[in-house]
Amino acid sequence: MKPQDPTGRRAIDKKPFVIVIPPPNITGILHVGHALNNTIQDTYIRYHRMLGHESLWLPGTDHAGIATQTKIEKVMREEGLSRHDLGREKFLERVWEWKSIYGDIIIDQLRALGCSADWRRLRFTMDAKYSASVIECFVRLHEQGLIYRGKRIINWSPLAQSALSDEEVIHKVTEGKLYYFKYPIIGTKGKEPEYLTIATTRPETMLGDVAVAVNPNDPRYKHLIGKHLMLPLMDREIPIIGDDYVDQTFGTGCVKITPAHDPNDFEIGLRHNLPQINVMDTHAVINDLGGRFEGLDRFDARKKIVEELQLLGLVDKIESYTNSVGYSERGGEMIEPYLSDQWFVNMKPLAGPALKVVEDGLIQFHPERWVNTYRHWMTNIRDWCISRQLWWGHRIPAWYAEDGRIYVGRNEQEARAKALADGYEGKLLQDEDVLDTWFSSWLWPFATFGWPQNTLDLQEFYPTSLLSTGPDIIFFWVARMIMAGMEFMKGLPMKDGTLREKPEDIIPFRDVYFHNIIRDQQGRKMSKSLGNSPDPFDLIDKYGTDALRFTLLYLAPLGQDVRFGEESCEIGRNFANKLWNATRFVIMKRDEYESAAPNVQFESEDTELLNSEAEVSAERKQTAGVFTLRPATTLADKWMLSRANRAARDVRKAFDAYEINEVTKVLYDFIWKDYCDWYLEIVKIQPASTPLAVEILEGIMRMLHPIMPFLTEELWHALTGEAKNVLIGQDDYITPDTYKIDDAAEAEFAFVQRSVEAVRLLRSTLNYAPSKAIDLVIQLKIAEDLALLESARTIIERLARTASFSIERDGKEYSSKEYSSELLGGRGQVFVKLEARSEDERLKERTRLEKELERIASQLNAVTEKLGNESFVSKAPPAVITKEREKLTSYAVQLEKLTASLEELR
RNA sequence: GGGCAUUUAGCUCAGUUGGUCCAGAGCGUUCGCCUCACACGCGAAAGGUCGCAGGUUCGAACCCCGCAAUGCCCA
Repeated sequence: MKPQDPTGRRAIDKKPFVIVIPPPNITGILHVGHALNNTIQDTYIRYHRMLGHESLWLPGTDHAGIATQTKIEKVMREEGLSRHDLGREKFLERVWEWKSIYGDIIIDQLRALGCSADWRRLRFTMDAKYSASVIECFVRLHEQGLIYRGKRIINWSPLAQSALSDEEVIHKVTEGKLYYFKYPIIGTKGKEPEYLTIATTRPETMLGDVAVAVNPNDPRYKHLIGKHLMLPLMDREIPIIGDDYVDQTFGTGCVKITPAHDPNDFEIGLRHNLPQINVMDTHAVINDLGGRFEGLDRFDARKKIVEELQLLGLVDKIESYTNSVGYSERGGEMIEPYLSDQWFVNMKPLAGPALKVVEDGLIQFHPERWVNTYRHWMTNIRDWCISRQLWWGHRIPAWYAEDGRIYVGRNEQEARAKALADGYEGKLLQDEDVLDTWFSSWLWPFATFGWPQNTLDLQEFYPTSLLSTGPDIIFFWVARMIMAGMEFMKGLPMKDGTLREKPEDIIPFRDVYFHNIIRDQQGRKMSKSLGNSPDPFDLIDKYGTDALRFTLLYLAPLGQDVRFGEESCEIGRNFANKLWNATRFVIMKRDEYESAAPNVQFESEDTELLNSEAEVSAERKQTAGVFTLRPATTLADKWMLSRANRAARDVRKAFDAYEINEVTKVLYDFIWKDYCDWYLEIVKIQPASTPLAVEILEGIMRMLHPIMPFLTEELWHALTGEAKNVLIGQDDYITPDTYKIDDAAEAEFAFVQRSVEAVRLLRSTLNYAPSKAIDLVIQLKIAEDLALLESARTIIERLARTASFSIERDGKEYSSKEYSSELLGGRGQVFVKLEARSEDERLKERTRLEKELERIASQLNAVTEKLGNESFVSKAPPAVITKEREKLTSYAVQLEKLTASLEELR
């Protein structure tokens, strides 16, 4: 758990492997998505630890301003209290109190999941030290002119009573209505129209209308520019203005202008120097500027206004209309575009370097396609509204003079000093607002290490190695962390004294793993309100921690959403069970083997290993943990060693390519199919293979350990008899010996497997019980195959359960009346002697063979045609043509044999 | 409206640079098994014109164009 290598074998120049945890909310409880994310991280940390890399996984939690404050206000409401009843200080005390009781629940849950983070380093975004980092960041950006205060239309959440950033607003297509209102034109005479008809989706904002705009090129209206309208209900004169922004084809081509309630209108208002009339209060209730509608909620006001206009005959028509409406990401209520004073970060200057390091590949996204999304956002980036009208959070370090001047400082003294320097000696009042939670989270990769101090930790562990997160927070968090890293880490001295100048030393992390989103079986996102997320702890109780971990990784292809149901965990559970039983069996076999041959030992000092290859291998094992201790003698052993090393190679490759789902698939298939289904069966037949089986299993435990730490640790101890204080992680991870990967041995053994399978197929179709011994003949075409199967004779005898078994050169005829047969491709044929053949069985066999014949015939046809095609023969590579020729002969042989067998069955 | 994905067996998904992929796995289904590790198991089988329509190529699930459906992101 310490960021040091327990084996003491660490190479000095190796970069440490570092992950900072994406801080979960203190209001949170663990859901399946967290479980996946943290399993990924834990697996990588354990993997690198086993590789001997210095590894640090730094955990922490996020204060989650809005979520937490909302939660506590809700609890208080049940007691009949509002936060204003308590006052700011008391309220914050209450939050801290709550945090100390519930805030770390999720951390405990992560521990239960087996997460081996460095818990002593736990960080919280509201820690005093962390807070200092946030303030420092604000002050510096302000000094650079990148943070400013301004009056803008922002996204107002009436529920949270706060501004939100653009990212916190979700646009949803909403069924609404488009209202057409007639505004009387003042001073019309004769043939001039008496009204101008405007279209709006939000009638309540008309109370704040200050103009009506038309396109200056619109022949219908351009002559009206400069005239005035009488705003109904408010009896206010407003001008008709011309502005290019107006789309002539939308609605009537006339747009009411409400600068205080619409971002576009706001811009137009500025251009035309129009007043901004804000007709709503912070609860989205009409205020005193809304005349007699004061006190009505926005939706009630809408109804009332439409009714009154109808009475006045000023409603032209009302149409159904769907448009995109913004909702609060957290509260779910409709967002109100609202004019207010807020703090903003000018993001454009920060975006440039952050985009470059990703495009240059210094930071790699997995899967890579997220770069597109990232680029699009970065190139269209808008200013970030960072002030929140909350109490829970980092208070904005800005102080106001009575005359409105603003002084920003790290603390009041600093602000005061600036004020004095500015010639102001009066009262200073600190801004009441706090900063967006993400304004602290974006500093996470370095603030956690003590920035702005250039601590030893910061020098040692920055840049971090891997960030694992969901793509849903790519803008909220990932992009901003990169921007902050590029901005604030530049130029700091590193461990060796050189300054961070090269981008690769400044970036916050090197790889970003965007894991998939866990959905329920209907494909819906897991959510608290739907209640469709299974509690990971129920799953752990039911299936086990390791089973859950394995299942999540097994189901989680990179970048692909995954449908998860509780029963999915059976994959992991069954696999764990399989491993458990295999180990039990191997231990049993080993004990048997040892007592039968008490002189044989299983340690590397084993005398039979004193040959040169084994010595090299044993040495290598000490340094790298390879699958080479025991020299293979039989075909099956060679095959097993080859498969094991292949698996090890593929696992390492997949790990390093961040294809963790591939890791689990390779291990699952290797362990279940190769090792359990075949090799353990062979151990039953060839006890001499027992030592190798033990060794392979030991390697399996190590390979699997990062994913299933508990089970492998336990089984590894049972298997090796190591003392409890010796941890499996103290040995190295498996390093494959690629020279043990033996394609020839694998191909040979595959033919043995194929032969056994052919017999099994016949047994199955003949309904011969497994206990029933059969008379078996295998005919082969070439001498090599003869020798091959001869060498595997015992294995075939046992796996096929034979009474008699002969392997022979083909030629001799076996009548279909007496034998059931199956082809071994073009290499030979398997015959199982019949006891008695019923009419029914005869028919069944005939159907099977006819189907086979049909398949072979069509294949033969295809190949013949291909080889008859001149352009194929002239253009395809020779190797492909040779293959096709081989196929042709093989098919021809098979066809002949099948036809012969069928003759007699007809 | 723009962008990114996805569309392969009843379900959930694999399929690396186009040629043993005329396509695999798990679950489910069917058949047979308590074969001395495992019924959370073993053995076997059935099941797919690889969304639709074109094109490139000797050859396409894989490359190109178009279309459709679904999902996500942005406006």
